[in-house]
Amino acid sequence: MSDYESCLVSKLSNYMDLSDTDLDLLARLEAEERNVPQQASVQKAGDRIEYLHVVKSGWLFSAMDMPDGRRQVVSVHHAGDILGLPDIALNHGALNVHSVTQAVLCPFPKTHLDKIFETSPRLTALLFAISLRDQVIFIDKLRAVGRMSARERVAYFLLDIAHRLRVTNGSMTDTFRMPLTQTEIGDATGLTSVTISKTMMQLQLDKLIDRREGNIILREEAALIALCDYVDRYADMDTDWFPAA
Amino acid sequence: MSDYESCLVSKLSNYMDLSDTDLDLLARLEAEERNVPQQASVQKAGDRIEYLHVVKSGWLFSAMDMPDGRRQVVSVHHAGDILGLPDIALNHGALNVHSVTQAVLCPFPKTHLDKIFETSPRLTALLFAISLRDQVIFIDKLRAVGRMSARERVAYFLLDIAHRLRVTNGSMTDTFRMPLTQTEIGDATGLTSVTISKTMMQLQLDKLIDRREGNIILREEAALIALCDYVDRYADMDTDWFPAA
DNA sequence: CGCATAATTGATGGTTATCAAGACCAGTGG
DNA sequence: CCACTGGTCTTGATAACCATCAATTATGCG
Repeated sequence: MSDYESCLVSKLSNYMDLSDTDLDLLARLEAEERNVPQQASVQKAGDRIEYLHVVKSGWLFSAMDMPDGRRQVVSVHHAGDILGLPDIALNHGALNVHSVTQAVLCPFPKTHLDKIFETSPRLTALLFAISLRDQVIFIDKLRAVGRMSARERVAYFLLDIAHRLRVTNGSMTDTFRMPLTQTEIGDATGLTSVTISKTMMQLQLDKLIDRREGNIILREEAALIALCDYVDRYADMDTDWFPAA
Repeated sequence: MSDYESCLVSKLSNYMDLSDTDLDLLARLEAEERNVPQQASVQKAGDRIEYLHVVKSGWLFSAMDMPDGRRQVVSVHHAGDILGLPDIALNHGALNVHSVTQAVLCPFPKTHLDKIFETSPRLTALLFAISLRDQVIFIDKLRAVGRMSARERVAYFLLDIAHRLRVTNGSMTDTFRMPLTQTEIGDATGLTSVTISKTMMQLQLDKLIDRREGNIILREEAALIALCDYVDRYADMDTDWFPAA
C-alpha cells in the first residue's frame, strides 16, 4: 500500500467516515497483491477457505456448479469487493470464483477479521451492514430469476451491473464495458445464451439499450427500471444505528 | 426471561459456547413478547425498520412482491430466527413478513445490536457468521430457482425446511408439519400452485415422499438429496476464526 | 490469414403456465 | 343434521415461453 487510493477504502468511505484506526485495519487487508490472468480459477467450491481477497481491479464472478454441468452465476465482482465473504461461515467454500478479465487481488487471512471485530465496532457494523445489503441483493436476484420473464431479467441484470459500477466510479454515465459472454450472462439470469442473444437484440431494436464495441449503453434507463421494478440497493444504506465512533 | 429456554439461545449455542455476558445481551433481545394471529402481516416492504423480531414460536415467511401481484417467497421462518436482519442495512425494508400460523415474536429495537458490537466481539462474529450462512442459503435457493426443474426445486424446498427444523428440534425425524399452501410453496420455488400439486403427487407416486394429515414425510431422503444435489448448510459452520472469548 | 470462440438466427420441442372444472374439507348457519 | 360457503387441492386441456439443436456470421487472437 500505496501511492494510489485503495478501492476498498473508497467504497467503504461512501457509507461512513473512517477513523485512522479503521484505515490501518483496512490497510492490513490490502498489504499483499496477486495478479490473476483472465479466465482463471481463483477459488474452487469445496476448498477450505483460509484467505479472502479484496478486488483491486478486474472483473470476476462467483458461481455454483451442479454435477451435470449446469451453472448458476451468483455475483459479478468488481474493484472494491471482498471475495469469499459468504464462505467464511462454512468450513468448505460453496462457490467457484473465476476471473473474467485480468485482475489484481489482495489476499488476506480470514483471521484478520478478528482484529476488526475486537478493535472497531463501527467498522464491524459497516462490514456487517454491507454483507446484509449483499443479502438483499441476492434476494432481488432470487425474485428476478424466480418470477420474471427473460426480458425483465436481462433488464434487471444490466441495471444491477451499472449501479454497482457507479459505486466505485462516480463519473460513469450510461455506458459500460461488458466483458461477460452471453453464456455467462445466461448463467447469471437462469437463461441460455441463445435467449440472451435474442432478448438483447430485442431490447436494442426497442431502443432501450445499445451495444457498440463491447460496451452496453442504457438508452432508456427509466424504462428499464420500470420494466423490472428495479431498486438501487447500493444507494439506500442506513448507518444511523451504528455504534458511536 | 423466563422459565422456558429461549429458542435463540438454544439455536446459537449449537454453534458456540455463550458467556454470561452473551446470555445477558441475548436476553435483552427477548425481553418483550408479542402475539401474532395466523395470516397476519408483521412488516410491510417500504416501512422504516426500527424493530427486529426474534421468533419464539410459529411459522412465518418473508416475501418480495411485484407491482402486478407476482410474489417471491424468499424465506420461511421458524422458532429461533431473527426477522428483519437483511433489512437493517437499508432505510426502508425490502420484504413483507407474513405469519402463516399463530406466532409469538420478541420485538427489539435495532440499536440493541450496538451493544452487542461494542461488548462481545465473539457474539458479533457469531451473528455475522449466521448472516453469512443465510447468504449462502439464498445462493442455494438462487441456484435452485435458476437452474433446476420443478421436481428438483420441490425436493430442494422440502429438504431445506426439514433441515432447518432439525436445528431447533433435534428429535425430529423424517416427518414434519407443512402449514404452507401450495400457492405459497409455488411462490417460494418460482412455480405455480398447479405445478406444485402435480409435482408433489408425482414424488408421492414415486414413493420419495408421503403426505398425511398436513404432514410431509420424507420417505427416501437420500434419493431426494441426490436429486437436487442438496447440501446442509445448517450443519457445517466454521467458528475457528472467531475472536477469543 | 486462419483458427477458435462468440453471437445471431431460424426451426422445433419440452416444460411449465394458464385456464377451467370438479373434489375435498372445515367452518357456519339454517 | 345438513345445505352452504370459501378455500385448497387435484386433474385435464391448451398455450406460451424458453430450451435445444443446428447452421451461419461476426469477432478476436496468434
